[in-house]
Amino acid sequence: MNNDLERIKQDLAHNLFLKKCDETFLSTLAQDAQYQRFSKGKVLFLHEDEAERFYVVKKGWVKLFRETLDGHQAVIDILKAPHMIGETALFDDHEYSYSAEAIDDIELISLPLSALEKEIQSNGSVALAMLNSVARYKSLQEKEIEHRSLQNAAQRIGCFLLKLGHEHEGPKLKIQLPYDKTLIASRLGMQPETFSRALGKLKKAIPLDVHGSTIELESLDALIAYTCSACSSEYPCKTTKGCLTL
Amino acid sequence: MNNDLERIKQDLAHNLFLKKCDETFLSTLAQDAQYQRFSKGKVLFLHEDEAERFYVVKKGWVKLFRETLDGHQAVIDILKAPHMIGETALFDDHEYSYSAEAIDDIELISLPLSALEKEIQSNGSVALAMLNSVARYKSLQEKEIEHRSLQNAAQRIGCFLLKLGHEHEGPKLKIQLPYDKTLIASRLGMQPETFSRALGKLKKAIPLDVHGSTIELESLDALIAYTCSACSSEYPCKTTKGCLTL
DNA sequence: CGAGGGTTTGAAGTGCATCAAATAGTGTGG
DNA sequence: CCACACTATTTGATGCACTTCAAACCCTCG
Repeated sequence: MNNDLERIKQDLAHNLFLKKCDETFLSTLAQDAQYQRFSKGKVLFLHEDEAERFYVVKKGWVKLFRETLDGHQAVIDILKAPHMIGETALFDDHEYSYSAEAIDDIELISLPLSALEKEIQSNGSVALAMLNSVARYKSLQEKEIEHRSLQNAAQRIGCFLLKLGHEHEGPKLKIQLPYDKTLIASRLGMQPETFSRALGKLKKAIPLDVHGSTIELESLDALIAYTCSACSSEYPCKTTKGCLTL
Repeated sequence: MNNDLERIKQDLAHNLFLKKCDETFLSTLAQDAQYQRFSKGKVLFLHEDEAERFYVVKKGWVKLFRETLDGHQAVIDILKAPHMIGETALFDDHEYSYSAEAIDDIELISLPLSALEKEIQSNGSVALAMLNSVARYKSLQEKEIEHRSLQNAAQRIGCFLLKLGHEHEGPKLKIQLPYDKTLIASRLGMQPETFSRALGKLKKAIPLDVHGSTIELESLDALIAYTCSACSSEYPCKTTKGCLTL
């Protein structure tokens, strides 16, 4: 039992926000925590559901999205470990602001929102840490709005590849797509067909080899020139460095 | 002098976040505050400028935007009193995450970020209030991403009108556009020509009279049906009720 | 081997952007 | 009060980007 609590606390500490929180709070959280596994396709919760718990992704990928009355879907983000999900429902009348779905077989840690709420009200440093987390996410979203308005399909793909390729050093670098091309397409706000064709267009514009879900390219420079000209930041930008989400 | 401080504090208290902050903090802020007037077109600061101050709008409208290397512009938001501008630079390495421009003759209150930073670090309730403000803004931005992905031009205009019309009660309601049609177009992520044509399309779809910047319509119902079918929330939604920004 | 999902390709249509030009509206000085 | 200059808005014509629908292809896995 004690071991379990320790294990949960260790897992929680992978999250950038929770890492900054103090021991006692993590212990409180861990007491009412539970591991959950879901298989591919499972809907975790729906937009505007009443929110009592939030989640930390431990394994796999989760899609955040909204669905319109006439049946279309907008993907807000696709997250993996160690991201949090649903924590901002606290400020949204305790309703989730998006739906969430497992796109993999996933493992989550489920945590009570009430404990988080109590803590940010009484513990200034936790509130500050969460403020940091939410504010950083906000500026990523501003960039998202910019990109969806000003980048064309091929450039959005290029930007996505840059985020994936940022850590590699050598000249020839190999990028592994993290999930389905169809899903990447929806993450980038385009149709699968458009993704396929835009990747073809990218291939013609810059030297690039595509084999299934692996992409190899000589150097980033050409890709950067092609992609980042339609962006407000120069290349080694916060999105590529910080790489919070994909 | 004392009168001045009182006046500033009163002005600051119009802002939803600052209203929740305590007297002593407002006094500290007010000591280093200054009123500033700018005329139409004045650029207040640029994206990635080093940020030392944030602003509260007292009068007029301010456009927040980002500009790409190849010269295109994405409008993030257009704000009026009593909104804050630039406060989240605190969490973005003290750089503004957007450029800001007066689209009117405006009046601002300029405030030191350092005082805000100090306060949120030492005063939990201020951190909490700011967390609230940022988190709410975040879910509005999620909706913004959704709308730009899934609504067509006429529906985006309809949604904009619904935000303007939400407070009126009677059946026949008159809506006054708050600023240039060209600017509304950029706010909604479309060209001025597209705005004009999409408004024409809207006029054909639902009963609607346009006279310059005044729009009259019989009832909201038809507009709601037309617009909100491509949205994830049903009509009296948070955007229309809360009406944080236009 | 066959089924089923993911991916690509083709053909056709739609929505929006762009370029160009006409029109309406506003403020100015005479 | 009018003519002019200037800006905002509309309209027309055309092109491009992306979507949609349909079908083929490919790959994996039972």
